[in-house]
Amino acid sequence: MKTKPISVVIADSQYLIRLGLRHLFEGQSRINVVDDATRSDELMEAVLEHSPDVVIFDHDKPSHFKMEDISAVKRISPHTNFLIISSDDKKESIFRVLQEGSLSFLTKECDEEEIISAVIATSKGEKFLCNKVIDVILDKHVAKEEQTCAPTNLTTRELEIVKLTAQGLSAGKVADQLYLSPHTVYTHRKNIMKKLGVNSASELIVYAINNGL
Amino acid sequence: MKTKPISVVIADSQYLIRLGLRHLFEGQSRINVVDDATRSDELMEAVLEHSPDVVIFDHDKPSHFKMEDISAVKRISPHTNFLIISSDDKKESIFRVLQEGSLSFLTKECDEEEIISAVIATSKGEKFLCNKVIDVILDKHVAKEEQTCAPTNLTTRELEIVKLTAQGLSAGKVADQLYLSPHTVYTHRKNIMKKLGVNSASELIVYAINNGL
DNA sequence: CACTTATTTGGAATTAATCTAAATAACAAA
DNA sequence: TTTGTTATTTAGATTAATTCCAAATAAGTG
Repeated sequence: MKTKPISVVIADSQYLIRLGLRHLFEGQSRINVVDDATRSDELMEAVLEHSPDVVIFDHDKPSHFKMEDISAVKRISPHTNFLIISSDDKKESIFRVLQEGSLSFLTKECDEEEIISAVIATSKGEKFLCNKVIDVILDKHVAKEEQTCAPTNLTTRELEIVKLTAQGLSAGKVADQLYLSPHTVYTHRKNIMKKLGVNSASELIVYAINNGL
Repeated sequence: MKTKPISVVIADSQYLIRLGLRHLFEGQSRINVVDDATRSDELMEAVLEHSPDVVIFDHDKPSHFKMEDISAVKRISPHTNFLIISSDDKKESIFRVLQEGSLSFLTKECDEEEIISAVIATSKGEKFLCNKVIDVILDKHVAKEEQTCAPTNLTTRELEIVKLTAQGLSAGKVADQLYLSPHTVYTHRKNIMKKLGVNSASELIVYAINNGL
């Protein structure tokens, strides 16, 4: 009971990378490289002809490939999934290609084992991100959390009020919720806004949400 | 040239989970379960005795384990890495345990292959997050695009007003910005709130931010 | 105790927002 | 063209929300 091998198109401007990947997959009966491409138009042709399970893609050279190629390919071959193997590990790039519709992202430092696992996962429609990429993604979030802690000169009561306010409750509603006079809430809010350097309740909401409160 | 097996302590309040994991690792010569624990104090004892490479941990039952256990263990045995296998896949929980110092996170839906890969990666000090967890982490960024499209019954003018409002501007400021009467802004806002089903300008801001406008 | 900080509140004045009602423009359908 | 729909704009009267000013209370610290 042998399953069909995973068909792969390699889209990378660098010859040595293509060679290396082909060599790597030769030892893998589950993975079958059906074509490769050095530019966007070649990629489109290859996808139209083979409708591969996975495209291994590097957007690093804008003269050869663009990030938009990902969504373009997905339009003409929706079942095709993308595995990015790129040395471009900038945060923006990672989010960008994931938004364009690629599932997986490895950097060029990743080893054979990781690449093969990634191709298999990607062909099944699963995400696969290597450690370095996960670090970059988490960085953003974990760093954000800490920022949350930093500007908390706020007292416990003030924090309560920020949280409720950031849920869209009016001062009156917040007062009801906490069994306080609306005036109390106004005073707290005034102090909070002073501490956080914002000028209106609306800005306070924006601030609170953007800082994860 | 055989490498030393990876020593694992299982910390989970549920007997069946512990049994299942032990059974799973029995077929793996590279992984050796040295002890298990049902509560924090048992975990500390086990770690002191064995100083394991990996602790498989579920913080789901606060009466048995707490998230702080992770950093506590790391203090007495710094080389020990944590793999969380928990059904608690809330975003906050995931970030929390990662901040506490655990490297990896699987949900209880993950299969054998994924668990074993995760144990091996974790023992080497690498991160391993399963698809579901990555989805949760990415959700904020990637889901943005799709949610943005859905609730746009809004006219272009209405969208302009939502955007400015969601930046914390008052109706008057928005009116100035767009060279309109404040009344116009109020009317638009009323219509927008009706369309989106929210009851106040504050809720509108919350809604707008959470839907990426 | 004196001092600071957090918390609470009210009355008066001000500002923002809602309700009601309607005019104008654009645009497609009859 | 006329009719109807939708988007856009606005004002007056009314109501609700907020700010300003001033201060009382409670808790904790030196």
